[in-house]
Amino acid sequence: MTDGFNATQPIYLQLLQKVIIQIVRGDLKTGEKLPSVRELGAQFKVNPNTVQRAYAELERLAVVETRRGLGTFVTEDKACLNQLREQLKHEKIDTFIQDMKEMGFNAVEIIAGLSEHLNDKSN
Amino acid sequence: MTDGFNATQPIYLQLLQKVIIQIVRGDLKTGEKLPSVRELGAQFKVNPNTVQRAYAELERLAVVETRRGLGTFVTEDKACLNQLREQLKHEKIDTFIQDMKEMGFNAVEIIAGLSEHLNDKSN
DNA sequence: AATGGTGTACTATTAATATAGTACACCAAA
DNA sequence: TTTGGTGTACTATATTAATAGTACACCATT
Repeated sequence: MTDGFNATQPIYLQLLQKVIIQIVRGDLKTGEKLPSVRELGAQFKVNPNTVQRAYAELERLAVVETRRGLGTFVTEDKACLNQLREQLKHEKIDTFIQDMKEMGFNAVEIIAGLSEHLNDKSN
Repeated sequence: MTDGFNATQPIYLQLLQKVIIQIVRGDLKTGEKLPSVRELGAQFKVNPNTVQRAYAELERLAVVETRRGLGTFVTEDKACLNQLREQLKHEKIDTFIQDMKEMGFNAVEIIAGLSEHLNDKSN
């Protein structure tokens, strides 16, 4: 709609993924405070309600904890975050392989094509 | 909604992808007739209008041709289909690598994790 | 005690998707 | 020529996402 969002998926889900990526990368560390719903809403030119919906979902996933009147914080549970990172990695790889095989590519083609792309880019 | 569809993306787009996969796999061959909008609608328990929207988009992509009163057919242009297959492969690989790196995984981790998953499954 | 920033809840409106239903144009085959 | 299957177009309705606006509860700081 406004900025860097895919029109075919709810914004709150894309917002949720952006935050999760930041956590998995380590850009948002354990216990660190997230931007307020109003602040993040302003940053992405999106309604605060939409941000809140993403935050609520993040809390449901136990990735963040909210303290009324204080803000929303990344969970202190490092094991949970490590598990999240591993889980996301496996899911991503799994769906990738599944999709590729569904399109008729075999393991050799996948590895070959992947090596090409990895060589093209910077590590 | 009904059967095997993701609720976070329009059905007509998911339908479009299903057809494209069938074409790329070779299950739907050059010049072959697609199911009618009514037939496919019944098969997926979806409104014919939704199917038609997917078919219209497929025609815009030049992968199918529609002949009024006859039906919708896979394009005769084999070069176009080969190009489509290659394009989809590269796009899929590219977004996969991009996503993985965005989450903080490097080339080594990607290859390693991928090899594990490929060994788990049947080739 | 007062203030300001925070999460949260609620109503109302708009836009897009999916659906239902109907109708028409086109073409091959009987 | 008629029939049946096809794509296509149109109206109308229900649902969901996003937005706008308002209000309240909570808590650290002053």
